[in-house]
Amino acid sequence: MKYWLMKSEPDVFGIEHLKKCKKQTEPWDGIRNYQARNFMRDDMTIGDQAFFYHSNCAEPGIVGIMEIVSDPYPDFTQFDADSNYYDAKSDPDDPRWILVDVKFVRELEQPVSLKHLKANADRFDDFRLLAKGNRLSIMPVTRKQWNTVLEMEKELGQ
DNA sequence: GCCAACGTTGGC
DNA sequence: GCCAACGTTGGC
Repeated sequence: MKYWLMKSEPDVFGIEHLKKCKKQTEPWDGIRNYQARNFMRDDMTIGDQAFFYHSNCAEPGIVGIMEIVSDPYPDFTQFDADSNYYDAKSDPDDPRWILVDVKFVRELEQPVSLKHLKANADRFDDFRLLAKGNRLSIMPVTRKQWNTVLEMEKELGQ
């Protein structure tokens, strides 16, 4: 099993949205970055776990856990002219944008903020989230990094 | 294939 | 709202 981190703006789609929606499962739509797409298309497997990260908000950080529950398939929003994610250049016979479905697993009892992650950066080796200028919205997380974040969750609850 | 211009991301 | 860091686009 592999581990991931996936960013979303809580004003647009936050962890509580995923928690409330039908079957607590949603397509992770709107990704328009090739590197992020490639991770979903080529590297994700059903059963992989992912951190839900809130970006572009008052307290950016890791707030929950999701599971990858589908194989990759085309992002329908790319063909929806009314969607913010519409892509006129995408060919229906060869869709440019691919996504997976994610399912809510749980919220962290104590969110692990970006501030906290940065303050403890020495406990991670090469965490991409903490790399300077990192803007990637989907990235791999090592098992060790995953466990360290969960340790921090526990510590914060003490 | 280079690179300037432009658009986006995301922390602050 | 600002702006640094990136990614993409398109002229040449």
